[in-house]
Amino acid sequence: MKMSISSRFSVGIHILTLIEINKDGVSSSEYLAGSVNTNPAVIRKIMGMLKKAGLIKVQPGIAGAELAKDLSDITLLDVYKAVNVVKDNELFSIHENPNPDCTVGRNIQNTIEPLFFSAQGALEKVLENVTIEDVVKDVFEKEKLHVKR
Amino acid sequence: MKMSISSRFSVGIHILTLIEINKDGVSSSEYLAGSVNTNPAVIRKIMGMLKKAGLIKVQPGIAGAELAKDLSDITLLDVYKAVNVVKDNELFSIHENPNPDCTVGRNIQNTIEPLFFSAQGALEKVLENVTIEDVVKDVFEKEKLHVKR
DNA sequence: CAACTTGTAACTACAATGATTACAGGTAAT
DNA sequence: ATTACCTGTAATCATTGTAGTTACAAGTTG
Repeated sequence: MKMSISSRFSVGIHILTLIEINKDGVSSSEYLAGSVNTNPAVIRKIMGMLKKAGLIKVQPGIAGAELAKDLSDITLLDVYKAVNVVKDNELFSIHENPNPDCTVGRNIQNTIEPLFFSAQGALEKVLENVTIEDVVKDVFEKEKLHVKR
Repeated sequence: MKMSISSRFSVGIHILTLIEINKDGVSSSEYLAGSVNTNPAVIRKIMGMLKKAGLIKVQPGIAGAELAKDLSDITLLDVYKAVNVVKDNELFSIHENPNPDCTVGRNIQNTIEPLFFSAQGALEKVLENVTIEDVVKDVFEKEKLHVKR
C-alpha cells in the first residue's frame, strides 16, 4: 500500500562516491557490486544510465569507470535524473479523465498540477544543492568518527 | 522503469474539494466517483483513509460525506499522509546491506539518509502550506475564466 | 588465443496500483 | 418489516516497476 523511489538512486550515488574514493584503483562492476552488495549486472545497468547522462566514462572491454565531470559539478539531482527513477515532472500522478460536466472535475487538474510541480521542485532543489563532493567529504567525516571509537 | 506517487493523493484532494463545493448536496461515493471518473469502491476505500485520518465524517448506511474540519485546517500534507502513498520517512529507498568492509559501504547510508530526509521535508513543507480552502478557491477562479471564454 | 571486461537481453519473484465484483451490515422511508 | 439504498471491505485480476540472476555477444589486453 506504499511506494518508494527506487534504490537505483541511492546506488547511483554510492557508485559515483566509490569511483572517486577508489580513483587510484580500478572500479569494475564487480568491485562496485562488492561494496554495494548486489549483482554486477545490476551495477552495469545503472552504470549505463550514468554513462548515458555523461556522469561517468566507461568503455566496453576495459575494466573500470571514471567520473566524467568534476566532483563538485555532479549534483544529486543529476544522479536522480540519470537513473530514471521518476518520470519527468510526474513525481505525483494525477487521476486521468475527471468528469468535464462537474465544476471540480473540469478544473481540478489545472489547479493541482502547479501545486505538485511546486512540491516536486522544492525536492529537486534540495538535491541540486548537494554534490558528490559533499557526499565524499561526509563519508570521510563519518569514517573519522568511526575510527575514533 | 519509472514510478509515480499513487493517484490516491490527487483523488483524495478531488474528493475533499468536491465535498465542500457540494456541501448543500449529498456526496455519496457514487456521486464522487462520477466526478473523479472511477469506481465507487475505489472512492470508498480512499474515503475510509480520509475518515481514519479525521478529515471527513462518514457513517455506514448513511449516504454522503462531510468535512470533519474547517476547510482552512486541512492541508495537502494531511491528505498526503492520510492516503498512505508513501512510507513514513521513506520516500527514497536506500539499498540495504552495503559492505561494511568498505569505507563507502559502511558510511554511505548515514551520509545519504539526512539528505533524503531533507529533500522529502522540503516537498512536504510545500504541501503543508496549501489547504483545501486554497484549492477550492482556485477551482472557482479557474471556473470563472472557463465561463468567460 | 585466453582471460578478462562491458553491455544487454531474457527470465524470475515480488509488490503496488487501480479497477471490478460481490456482499455483509447499517439506515431510512413506506 | 420489507424494500431500497448506502458504506465498509474482501477477493480477484491485469498491469507495471523493482531487483536479482543467468547467459552471452562483443570489445580489450597480455
